[in-house]
Amino acid sequence: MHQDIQNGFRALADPTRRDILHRLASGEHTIAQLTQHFDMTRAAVKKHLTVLSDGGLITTRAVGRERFNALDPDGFTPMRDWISFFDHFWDEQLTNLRDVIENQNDKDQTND
Amino acid sequence: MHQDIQNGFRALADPTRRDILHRLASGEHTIAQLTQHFDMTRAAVKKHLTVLSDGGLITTRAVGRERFNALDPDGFTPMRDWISFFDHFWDEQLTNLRDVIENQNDKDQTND
DNA sequence: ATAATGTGAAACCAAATGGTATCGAATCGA
DNA sequence: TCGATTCGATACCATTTGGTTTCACATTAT
Repeated sequence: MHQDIQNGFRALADPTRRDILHRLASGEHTIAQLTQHFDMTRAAVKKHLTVLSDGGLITTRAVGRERFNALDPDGFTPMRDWISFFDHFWDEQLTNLRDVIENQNDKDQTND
Repeated sequence: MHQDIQNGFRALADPTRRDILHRLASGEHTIAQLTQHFDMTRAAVKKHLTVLSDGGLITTRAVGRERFNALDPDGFTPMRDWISFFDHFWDEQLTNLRDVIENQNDKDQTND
């Protein structure tokens, strides 16, 4: 399962895989169903599903010869949290930038 | 600049680049300063910085012969929003799952 | 002026990636 | 039973990616 955040970010780095996730948001899909919407072979879609599974973003439920792929609710959390870490730096960054500008103004004023 | 969300997700898909972003969270760094912390050449770090810039996650400020790289506050927003889109599906997914279970229970109860 | 420093860019290389084609196994329907 | 369907796995291919090496250019220091 979701051993590392690396597999998660890697899974999100491909547009086809992000498209697959959007389609799975409307419910479970088999590989054949997903393949209908893409201009590639079933084997290629299967590879993407493997990457998504390694990233912990989807789960697979087997019924007979079919495999129903569905979103994994918890899979997105690590990436979302990682990105959110940087939210706390925006204000600080802006404060630093303001300080730089103010110091620059001080220098300008004391230049003669 | 941040033309596409693809460049952003691609930039986040590499552990070295995520490490660089964490280091830039503590303030501006030149390429040489960043390179000290990695076991790779300055040219390799520069390539990563280019990818991060293409993803809209950093900006570069030139002072003399030095280039100060800093986080771009707005760069993370598209990816965070993209991931957040799926947050709205967790409840729905769970509701669907609950419905499936309840329907199953109904079937069980009406089975005789 | 000249050497040292900080960077950019290009050529090159090994490995990873995204794709196809193909084979085989399991399951369903007639 | 037997053909059709759904899928998994492998071998193979072209391109991308992450890295180095090398050279050139601009800026700073002596």
